Amino acid sequence: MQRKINTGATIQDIAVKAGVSKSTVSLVLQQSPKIKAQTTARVMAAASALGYVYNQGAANLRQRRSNTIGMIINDLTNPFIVELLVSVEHALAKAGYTTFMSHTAEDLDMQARVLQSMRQNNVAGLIMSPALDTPKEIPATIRSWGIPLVLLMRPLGGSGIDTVGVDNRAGFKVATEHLVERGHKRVAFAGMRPGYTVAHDRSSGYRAAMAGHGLPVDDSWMIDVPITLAGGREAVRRIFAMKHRPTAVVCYNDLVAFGVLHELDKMGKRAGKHLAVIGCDNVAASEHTNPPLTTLSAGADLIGSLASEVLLSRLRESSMDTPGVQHFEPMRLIVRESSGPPRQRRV
Amino acid sequence: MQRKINTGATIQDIAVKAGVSKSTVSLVLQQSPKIKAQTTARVMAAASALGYVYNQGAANLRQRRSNTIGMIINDLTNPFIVELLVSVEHALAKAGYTTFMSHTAEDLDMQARVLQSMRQNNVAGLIMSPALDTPKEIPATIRSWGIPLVLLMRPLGGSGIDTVGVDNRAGFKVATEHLVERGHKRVAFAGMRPGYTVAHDRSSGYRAAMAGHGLPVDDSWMIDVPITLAGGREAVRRIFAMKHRPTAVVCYNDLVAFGVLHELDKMGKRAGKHLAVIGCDNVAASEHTNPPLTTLSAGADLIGSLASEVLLSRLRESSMDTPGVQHFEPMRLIVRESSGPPRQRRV
DNA sequence: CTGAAAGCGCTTACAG
DNA sequence: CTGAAAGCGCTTACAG
Repeated sequence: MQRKINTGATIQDIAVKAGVSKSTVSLVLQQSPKIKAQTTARVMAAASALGYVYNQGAANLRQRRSNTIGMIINDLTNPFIVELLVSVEHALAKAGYTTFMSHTAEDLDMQARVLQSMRQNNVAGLIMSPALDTPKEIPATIRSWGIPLVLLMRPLGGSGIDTVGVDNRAGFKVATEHLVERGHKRVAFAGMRPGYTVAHDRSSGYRAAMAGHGLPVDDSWMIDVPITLAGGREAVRRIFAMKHRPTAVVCYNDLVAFGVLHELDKMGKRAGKHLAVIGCDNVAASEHTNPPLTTLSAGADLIGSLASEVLLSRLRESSMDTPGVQHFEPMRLIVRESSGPPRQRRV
Repeated sequence: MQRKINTGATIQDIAVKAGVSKSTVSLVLQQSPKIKAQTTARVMAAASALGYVYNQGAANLRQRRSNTIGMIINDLTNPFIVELLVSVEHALAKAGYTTFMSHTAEDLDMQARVLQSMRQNNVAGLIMSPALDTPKEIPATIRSWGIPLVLLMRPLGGSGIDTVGVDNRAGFKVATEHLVERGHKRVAFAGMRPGYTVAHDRSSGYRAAMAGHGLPVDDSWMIDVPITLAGGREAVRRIFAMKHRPTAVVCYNDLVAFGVLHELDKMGKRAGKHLAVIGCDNVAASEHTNPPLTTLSAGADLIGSLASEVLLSRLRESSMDTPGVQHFEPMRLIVRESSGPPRQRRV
């Protein structure tokens, strides 16, 4: 932070060059209709002759507003989150906002620092996919700062906070039912994360589907592994260590499912044949795995633009008193090769 | 941009509450040793009682400097670039900078808009992985704005511009030699992008290795497909349509290699057995493909922190006259299963 | 239709 | 060790 920036021309310089006041220059820059066309032309000419560049920071200070939005992200190693980021950044840019992006890597201290920094840098609003174990009070605290906040993917306690995510329970119910309809009776769930809302919703959708078809769920089928590729691999090892083992597995997300596919392959087995596999998120790569992955999708593009829209309309309001919107987009099942029927008389 | 922000306390409020001047408050906030400990304590107490939050934007305006750095990214669908982003953001945050991130999706108009916006928002510096076909003058233009720039991964003409990337030619030479040493004599190259520096360097490393072992390169082996998963799949179809076909393929990057793996699988064939495959970038997923991918790695973490370091030291300088640094990190080959020897007497 | 003046929230010489 | 004053580059009532 040593070097001086912005040693260029200011509206004052334009003013003298064009022979007007800086008020006039400012109005021209704002495309005010109050200014005579001829004056406008003269000012614009002076501006471009001087290589003028608008100082957004100065304008923000004076106007007491901001054109930047903070996006706080818990895990960029998850391609789905990256797709979300791309979508949000795109939608906000279209609305004239610049996006500050910060990555917390699920670290609460980091998240606290990042929030602090965003606040000091005057973000107009915040879209946040919170780190695990984020205290429930955080959203309210952020609101108390006067900064509109949209929670992404992970609801956090209070229904008063704008939240955009997916309908996990319904989605996982559909996914599980798909397997049951294909003839699977022993279906496992890989990648629990006990105590977390999303994990709870996903697993309860799975349980509801099983119960709805009168199928029991053995405790050992709720496979509590990390939500990573490695976790998926571990899940497969556990499944194949069981005596009377499941013929299908619903995975917490595509990342876990990718791990499952990999470990199956390593064992010389194949998803959709030796074990039916379903993921969640429909990340771009899920179409290109071996075999292609059956998965749940709400569309990262859609979720990202919904979240942006909610935030943008919040920014257009003058008060923050309108009730929070809670939008949970339904997911649909994309059926690919990995979710084949159980092998006949072989398991 | 309607709502007012920052309606909170200012240093002026602190000043009256603590019974000092705002100069003193400012000095306290800067932890100046000039201020008596007792005064400091009183000011800090007043600040926290008022819930004061520092306005970085106002400070930046006055100091004519900035604590934000722009990162411009060409393609977030490439996991390697995401790893780079994470690394850069981390390194800059540690140095007290906030990162503006923008995605161009290889679109030149978008890139121009983004550059404009970053400039108006007073970024202190820029790290840019330029979009394809970025005009060679762009880096010089950015420098003329007084904004230090580090080019990432893609050199762009002038050697005067700080650039951090990898040694593509040497890397691809090593990769190709690895295949030759394993007994492959007919090696293809998948994912040309004629006319681009990186593609040229990579393919020329490949050619150098082949020539070095007295092996001819058939024109049809330079397979010009898009640098995507789909491109990789197409490359496999072309290879298997050849009469006397290659037994190995060096891919432009991991993305292309993933497509190759997928198409092989679809054809009931396997990388490392029916076709040896090598990628480049060593993205996290390359360890988890079926089979695991042999690939070139310079380490995204390392590249990202190098680029950040170059920029940070540029920011510490007062002039921009020191010569540009050109750092091309060597890559090492990570040997995994996909690069097995050719099948005996079977091809 | 245009200008003079005040002010956004800070920092920084300069006095004392 | 602390304060009064000027100013960063803008915008915005208010006059005229």
